[in-house]
Amino acid sequence: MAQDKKVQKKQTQELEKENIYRQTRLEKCHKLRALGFEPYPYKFNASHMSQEIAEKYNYLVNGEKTEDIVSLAGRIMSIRNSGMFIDIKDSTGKIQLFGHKDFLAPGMTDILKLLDIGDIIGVEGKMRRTPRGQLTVNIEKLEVLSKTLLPLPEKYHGLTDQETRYRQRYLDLIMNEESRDKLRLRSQIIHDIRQFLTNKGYLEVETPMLHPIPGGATAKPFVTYHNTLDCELYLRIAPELYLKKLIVGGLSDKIFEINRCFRNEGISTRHNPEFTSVELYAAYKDYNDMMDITEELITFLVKKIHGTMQIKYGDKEIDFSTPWPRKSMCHLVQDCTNVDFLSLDAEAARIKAKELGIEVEKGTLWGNTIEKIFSEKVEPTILNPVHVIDMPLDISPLAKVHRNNPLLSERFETFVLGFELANAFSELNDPEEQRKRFEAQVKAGEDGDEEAQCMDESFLNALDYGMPPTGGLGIGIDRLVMLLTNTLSIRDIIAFPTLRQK
RNA sequence: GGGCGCUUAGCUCAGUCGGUAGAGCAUCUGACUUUUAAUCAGAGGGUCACAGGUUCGAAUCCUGUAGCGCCUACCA
Repeated sequence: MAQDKKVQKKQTQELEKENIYRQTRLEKCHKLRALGFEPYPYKFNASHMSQEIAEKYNYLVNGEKTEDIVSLAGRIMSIRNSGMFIDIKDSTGKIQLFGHKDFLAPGMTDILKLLDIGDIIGVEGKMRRTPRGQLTVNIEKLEVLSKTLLPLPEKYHGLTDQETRYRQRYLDLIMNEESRDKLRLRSQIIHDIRQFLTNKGYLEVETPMLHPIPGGATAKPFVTYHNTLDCELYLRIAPELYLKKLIVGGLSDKIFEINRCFRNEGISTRHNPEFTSVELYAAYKDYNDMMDITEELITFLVKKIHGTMQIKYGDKEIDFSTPWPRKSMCHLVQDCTNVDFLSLDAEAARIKAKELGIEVEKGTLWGNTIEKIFSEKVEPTILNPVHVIDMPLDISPLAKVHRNNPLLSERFETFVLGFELANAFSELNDPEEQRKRFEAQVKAGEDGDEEAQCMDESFLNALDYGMPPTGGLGIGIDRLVMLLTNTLSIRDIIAFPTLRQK
């Protein structure tokens, strides 16, 4: 209670403090209305965006004037010389306005006096280039389109406080062009993936976000509750099982879904609780085909965004040139450790791992031990893309057994500079075998593995009706965007990253 | 989850050995009027994240809490 009162008191004080800044602007807002100018009108017809003007009038020489009348809208980013020079910014760039009583229509000077940095305005006037070389609109007509009540961050240093940038992303976007560019590139990349797959005959589908049984990946789910159905539901950790049901149904031999997944796990510069993935499935294909399409898709994006196969990430340079090496996980581990884990059982592998300085709990699956050694010893050495193929069967419950080795699966993960970019396999379509794998998972869960997968009878029932041999592939889009935009924190390429409530 | 760090005006940041809380931008008043981080003169603006403690005295030292960041662990 006392706590609540304190919080309330603090909020009241903040409101009063805020009022000092809002008050002046509110007064200006009211003055505008009193003068007959609505500070929040309905629309504005602009003839140009700022970039179009920059291109169209690029030819003007210093001091040259035109009789061309243009109209445009944007947010005031700076005001100089007591309102004579105003910079406005729209989504394409900045342009300078010249506000002088010699050009302004009658009454418009009143509006000019009531403008603040941050206000969104619409203007009309003639194009010219100033003697100092700045492309400028001589304002004749001026309209406030949205009066700002709070001041923008400082014009020179901008907004740098990371917490504010994430919590109030709109301020970040107003002030930091780099943030705009990254989120635009994200949008572009998703668009390009969609276009690439659609052009290849893949059908985009949507499957549930609310799952009665979490499946398709090894991860801890978010739990929620449906009132009418009176049951728990899980936010999906992966769309995999539903997509395979669509393959069973023959909706299309090639399908994909781009959507959100949710995992109730740690948050870091590489993990957000909700993230976007693309999963695609192609009937009559296997994991070799999935490697081909992974390379094709990623290089298509790299080329589209960068125009070259060599890109910078942090202080490293990555070469995406194909073909990418395809190396067996066990061989990579053996190269690094001189141990042939293929010839060891789970317990022997665990002891060997310990000798290598990697602590693995007793009873750990053979595959988990190998994967752990791989991620500690091999993964950090990977720079350019590598398909790490033939992963252990016991940690791949949805993948087909390797056609040449019963300990391995036809599954690969593509790694780039410590990023797991893709995860794919020849999908298991033998219903009896799938049931055994689920049973093994259930047992692992009973033995304490929190992330073990659940028995999914409805999926098994679908397999009973026959799924064609199918290749499946999943790519984490956020990390892909990070790589392609040279971004070190996942929060910078998600508009509203998950933060603790304040 | 563990370790380290940060939190001072709306924004960006100073603040020395513990001794009256500072600057620039922004705001307000005025001057100036082809500037572009405009300039000049003046004014207002602070629960120094929060809660305790030590001290004659704390933004500063100590403890705890919160948020954020970085590293680390798990995961994609």
